[in-house]
Amino acid sequence: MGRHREFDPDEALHIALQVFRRRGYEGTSISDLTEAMGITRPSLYAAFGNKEDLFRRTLDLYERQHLCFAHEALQAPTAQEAVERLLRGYVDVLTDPMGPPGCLGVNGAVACSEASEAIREELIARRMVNENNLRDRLEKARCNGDFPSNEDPADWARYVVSVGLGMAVRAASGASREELHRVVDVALRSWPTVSR
Amino acid sequence: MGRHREFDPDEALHIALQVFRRRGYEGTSISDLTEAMGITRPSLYAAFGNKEDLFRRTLDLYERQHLCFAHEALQAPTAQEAVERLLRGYVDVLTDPMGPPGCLGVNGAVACSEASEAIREELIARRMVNENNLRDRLEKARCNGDFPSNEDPADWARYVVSVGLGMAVRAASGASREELHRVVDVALRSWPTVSR
DNA sequence: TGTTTAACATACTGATTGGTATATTATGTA
DNA sequence: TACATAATATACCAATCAGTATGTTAAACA
Repeated sequence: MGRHREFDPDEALHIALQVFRRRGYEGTSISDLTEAMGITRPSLYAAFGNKEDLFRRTLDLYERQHLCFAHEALQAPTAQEAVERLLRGYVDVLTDPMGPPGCLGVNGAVACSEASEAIREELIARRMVNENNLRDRLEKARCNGDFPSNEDPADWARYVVSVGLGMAVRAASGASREELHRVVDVALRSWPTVSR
Repeated sequence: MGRHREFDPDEALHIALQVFRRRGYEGTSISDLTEAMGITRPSLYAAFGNKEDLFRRTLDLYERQHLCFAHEALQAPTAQEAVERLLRGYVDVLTDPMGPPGCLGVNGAVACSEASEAIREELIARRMVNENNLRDRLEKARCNGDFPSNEDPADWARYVVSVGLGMAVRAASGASREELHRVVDVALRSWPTVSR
């Protein structure tokens, strides 16, 4: 019973994602959000808790909707193909013309005031999960003879993620899709092969 | 004539650099700055103009004091050595234990509110200068036969800067110096040699 | 020793921040 | 039709934001 909600929370969350992704966590005000969503402040707080809760929910949505390709990419037959799919897919996310450029996980907060430290650390932790997934994939590849045994999977996962982060910053600065794919081209030139 | 200033503007600027570098442009408040500097608001405004002016002056100081190695690095005898010095030197800046980790040019603003767009664009422009300097160095190297003629200097400059940006984000997230030097190790594995 | 000048300290401005109290309106149920 | 419930709209909260007006203090010059 009770009055019906006059807005779609899921649609509102998608809008929040766009705003947060463009402006970052601290650069986005509640007024920015309610204005873009077309709802009032009490409606936002009733539906999503507070700003921090809302941001975490947009992070979940972002990973579900835009970063889901990574899981499939890691299941490519070879390690090299997995990494290439990872980086190419990420470039396409970073420069998706349907939304603001860059990555929510990077644009969200690289540096921020003390008040937002919790969000900054959340983002760092989420990035670490992705890197660990890649490292595990490379470790598996090394067991399969698909990745040189004298190379360190952690080193290469760190390198690949670093290239990704760099491209995310560039994308937020307006880099084109083609430009970033050329970065991937160069980044992959060093990929190690098993000698036999 | 008139009363003497009771603080050292240059010392105050160094402190501002520390604060801005840790918290970013928007994450830093005037109160954060005056508190750290040990001066009052009117003193700050009298000495440095407004927040935006002060930030630009800290940027100048940062480049002068921490990024000056880049100029010398580019003068290394070979392109490969120049790039290696560039990346290694940058890692040392990013993880200098005397200051907060990360790069002011990246921590300053990746994403921000509309009110700080001018600062964001200033940072993008300054980054572009560095990339162009590297590209020019590689172009010179190509003329000297020190860099393959079938490789694009712009592509490689873009790649190197991307790796640098990625490491800057990592550093701000707490990455160690050793960790980042291992990223450089991997990043340089693909450096192209002239076939003869 | 005045007078001028500039940096000092205190207190303030209007605007905006994240978040909420209150009253109204619309709904399902009894 | 009356009641309970929940979402709305309006207006508000204290705190903080960047920036400043004002009065006081300390120095250099005449």
